[in-house]
Amino acid sequence: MATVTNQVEERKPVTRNTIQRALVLEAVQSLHEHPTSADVYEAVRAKHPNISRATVYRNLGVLADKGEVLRVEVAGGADRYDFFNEPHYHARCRQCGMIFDVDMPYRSDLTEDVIDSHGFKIEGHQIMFDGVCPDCQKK
Amino acid sequence: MATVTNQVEERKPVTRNTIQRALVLEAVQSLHEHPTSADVYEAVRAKHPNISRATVYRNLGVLADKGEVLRVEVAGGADRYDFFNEPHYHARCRQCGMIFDVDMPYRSDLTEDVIDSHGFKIEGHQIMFDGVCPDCQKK
DNA sequence: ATGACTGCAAAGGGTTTGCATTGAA
DNA sequence: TTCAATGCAAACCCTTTGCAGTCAT
Repeated sequence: MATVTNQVEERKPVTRNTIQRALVLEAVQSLHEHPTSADVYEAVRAKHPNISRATVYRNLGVLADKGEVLRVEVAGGADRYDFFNEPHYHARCRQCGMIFDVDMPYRSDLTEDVIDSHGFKIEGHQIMFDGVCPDCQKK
Repeated sequence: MATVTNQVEERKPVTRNTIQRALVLEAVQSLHEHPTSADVYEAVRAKHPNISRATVYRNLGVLADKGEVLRVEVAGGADRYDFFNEPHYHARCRQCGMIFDVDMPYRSDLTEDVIDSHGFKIEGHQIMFDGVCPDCQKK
C-alpha cells in the first residue's frame, strides 16, 4: 500500500553527511572575512583537491538553507558566506569590495518605520553600508 | 569591483547628446516599475530597432553617474533603474523578484546608529526589504 | 578635426543545471 | 536498495570590453 504523502506538505529530502559538505562548512567557519564561494572552493581544495565548484555551490546552498551559515548577497558581486549566522548588518568597501560586519543593533522592528507598504508583506530586510575601509583609506 | 578613485583630479569627458542616450533616458522615465536594462533595451528598440545592448548599458551607466536616473543594484539579479532619483528604499518580492518603492523616510543619519565602525568610513547605505508582493499573495 | 559614441561580437564573472556515477542511509 | 550527492561540462544570466567605424561638437 502506498504511503500517504501530503500533496501540500513540503517534503524536504533527508540530507546526508558527506565529506564535501563537512569540508565546506569547516571552510566557512575558519574563514572569518566573509569568503566568496571561490574562497571556500580554494580552501576546501587544499584538503580535498578533487572537489568540484558545483559541489561547493550546492553545499553552500544547503548550509545556508539549514541556517548553518549566513549567505550575504552582494549586489554586483559574488555572494559572501558568514560563519556568524545571526542576522546583522554589513558594510562594503567601495574600493576593494571587502565586506565588514557593522557594529549596530539589529532592528527587527524596522518594518514599523514603513508608513504604507501598499499591501506588500514585509518579512525581512538587509542594510548594506558603503564607504571606505581602513586599509583603503591609507592608500 | 573596485571603482578606481583617482588621486589626481578625475577629468570627466564632455558628454554628447545622442539619440540613443535621449531614448534610454526617455525609456527609464516612462517605465515606472523599476525596469531592468533588458526592459529598457526592449522599450528603446521599439523606436530605434538598431540599438545594441552595449549602448543601452553604457548609457544607463552615464545617466546613473550624472544622477539623471537612479541605479538600484539588486543582489542576485539584474540591476534596476529608477526615474525617481532621490535616495529611497526598496522592497523585493521573494516570489516574482519585482522591486517596489518603500514608503519610509530616508534615514540620512542612520550611520549614527553604528556603535563602532572600526575605522571604516561610512558614506552611504541601502536598505532592501523582502517579502511577498500583493500580486503574489493572491496566488 | 577631435574623440565620445556607436554596433557588433566576443569575453567575462558568478552561478546553475543535465547527466551518468558514486556512496551514505 | 534507494536516492541524495558528486564531478564534469555545458549552459545560463547579466554585464563589460575590444574594435573599427560614425557622428556630435
